Amino acid sequence: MERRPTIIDVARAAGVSKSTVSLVLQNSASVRAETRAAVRAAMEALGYVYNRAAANLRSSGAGLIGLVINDLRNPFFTEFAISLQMALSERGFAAVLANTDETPALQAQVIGAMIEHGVSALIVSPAYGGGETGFDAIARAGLPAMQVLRRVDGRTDLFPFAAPDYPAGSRLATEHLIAEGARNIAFVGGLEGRMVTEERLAGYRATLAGAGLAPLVLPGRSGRSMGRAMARRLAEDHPEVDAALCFNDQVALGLLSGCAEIGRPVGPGGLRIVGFDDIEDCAQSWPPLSSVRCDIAGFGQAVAATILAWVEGDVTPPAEDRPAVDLVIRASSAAQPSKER
Amino acid sequence: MERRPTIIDVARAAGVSKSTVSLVLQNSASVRAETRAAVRAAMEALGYVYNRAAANLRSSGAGLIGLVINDLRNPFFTEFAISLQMALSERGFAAVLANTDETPALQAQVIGAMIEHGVSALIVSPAYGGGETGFDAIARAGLPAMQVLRRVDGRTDLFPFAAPDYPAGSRLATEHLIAEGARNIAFVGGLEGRMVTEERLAGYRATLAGAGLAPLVLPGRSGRSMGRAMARRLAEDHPEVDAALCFNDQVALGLLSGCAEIGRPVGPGGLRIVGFDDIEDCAQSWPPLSSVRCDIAGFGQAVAATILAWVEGDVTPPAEDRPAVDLVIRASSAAQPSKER
DNA sequence: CTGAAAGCGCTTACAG
DNA sequence: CTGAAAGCGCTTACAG
Repeated sequence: MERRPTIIDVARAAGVSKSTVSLVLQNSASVRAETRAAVRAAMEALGYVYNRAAANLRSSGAGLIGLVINDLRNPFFTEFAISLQMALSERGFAAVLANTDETPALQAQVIGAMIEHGVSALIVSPAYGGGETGFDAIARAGLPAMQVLRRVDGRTDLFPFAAPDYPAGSRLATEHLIAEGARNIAFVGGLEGRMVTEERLAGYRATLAGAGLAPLVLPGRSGRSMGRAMARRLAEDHPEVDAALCFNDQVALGLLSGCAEIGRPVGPGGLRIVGFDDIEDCAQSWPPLSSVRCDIAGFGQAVAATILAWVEGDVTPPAEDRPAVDLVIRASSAAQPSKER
Repeated sequence: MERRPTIIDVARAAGVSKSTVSLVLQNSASVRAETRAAVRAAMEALGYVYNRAAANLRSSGAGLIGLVINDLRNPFFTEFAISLQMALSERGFAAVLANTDETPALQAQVIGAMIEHGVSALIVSPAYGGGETGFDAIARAGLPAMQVLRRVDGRTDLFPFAAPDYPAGSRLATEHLIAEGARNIAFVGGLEGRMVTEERLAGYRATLAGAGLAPLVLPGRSGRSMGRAMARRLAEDHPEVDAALCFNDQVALGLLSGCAEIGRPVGPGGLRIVGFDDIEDCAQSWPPLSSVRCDIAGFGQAVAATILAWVEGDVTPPAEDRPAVDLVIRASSAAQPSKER
């Protein structure tokens, strides 16, 4: 692990000045092809490695983007982060990624660390909750930053918000269940008071109201185990319920599991179930799970494009962006599945 | 987005020299408490942000660790990456993370980018396949790097290898199935010739041979859809098979799904199924899935400790480290589950 | 087309 | 306990 060669070493080996080496590094047109070749050969021979940090010190713009995610163990967020990271990588940016485990204090800490590391911008899928969240630190540093998937900071002028159109999604799902003949449709999962829950509930409530049906909301921590437990509770306490719109796919997949456990049939003739997000597992469960497709991979790519346009082209994103969603109908809610695209 | 204040601005505001500010930044004991307070106050007032890149230019050691993972959409790898990242974060290091989608060329590219970004070390869960993999570039840069979960580069002196003890895992699982009375045990999934498949197969084959039983290996791309399809194939082509040891949990969960689809019972009296890795979903499926527990979260934390000891303490890891695994028995393979810890 | 010089924001001996 | 100076590896005008 000796000292890495620098442009000075390269310059010496190639017999030019270090400025010339720098220009070659930047593919400047004002270096003779011959000289360029000599410099490149010297770099190869010495095993030269470009030091981006040093370069950025002078020119600014490290090519690092910070990704701060509330729960990376949830496949929905994982898929978002991965597609975003890969899109950034394609454009020559690297992603510094951190999981905050739904903890605002941890979020504030990792945001601070990322700012020190010189990220050019931040994408935050924030943890709920108050106190120090890190957004103030971002504002002080004057960095471009977006909040995605959830809005927790009201300053959308500073921190533009982007997320799939959740209310439209639950509207589509509820309409579908009504059309299939369900009359007692429960909403399962989601913690009340949180933005995403409220939005997903809104479309459900509005649609039921329009159809003259009564809502039944059964909130809770939205994981598989909760969904699984809910199968029994639903059967025992609310036997009249003939359909469940779940807060997310994890709850829905758990509910599916729980129905298998208690021997309750799922789908037409049994309990109709619809999830939300359309993560990959939905297509592989039995029965396959209907879900509101958020195209999270496409969303991640779009966010990458947006943040890069902001960083590189100074194009400020709109304060709020809510891309459309659609409904994928599978056997868990209907006899006639929609065609998969 | 004006120019951020530097230590010079802070020094001016606090009426000291910039060296003093630097010393305060490093919590040096040789600065009077009074002066320290004045400097801190000035930093606060100016909204000073420490520029780690600049500092590292001089002192070297950016506090960045690169994480290069073959398939981050697979929960097993996700969990590994997340627990590693969080452990690093706790120790003041940030993780640059990239998914390589099982593509060696992409892997080589992201490794190159990370080296330029000045990572202090790399953790690589490598993609299989030849050509340029990026390991040569790491060697040229003289960076500490470990290969984890899979070994693809033979130079374990340069790139120490760490992974759960796969052969022991399949041995445990196979012994368990035999003890439960299974006599026709299939191994499902895994692509032949790959290191992990071969190791997981080895324990299976050895144990069967010891018991005088014949192996049946049904390899394939190890996702849920493959497992699901395999349920039908198993029932039609190999009706005598009474147990399946799966390459990983994804295959096993798919197989579970497929058995539900074709109406074949799973567990004692039906097809006994054991997965591998023990991802979180195992406990939530129906029936719950037995699996070889690799404690991937603990493994990620251990790898974090190892790489930091290498980077900070110059402790080179052993060429090969194979932490022990155990078997979690659930209803998919036995009437009497093991106690969950 | 190429070179000499200053500077990016910090740290590190070295004086005092 | 604090300051002046040099240097980390690069880029950026500015000369030539």
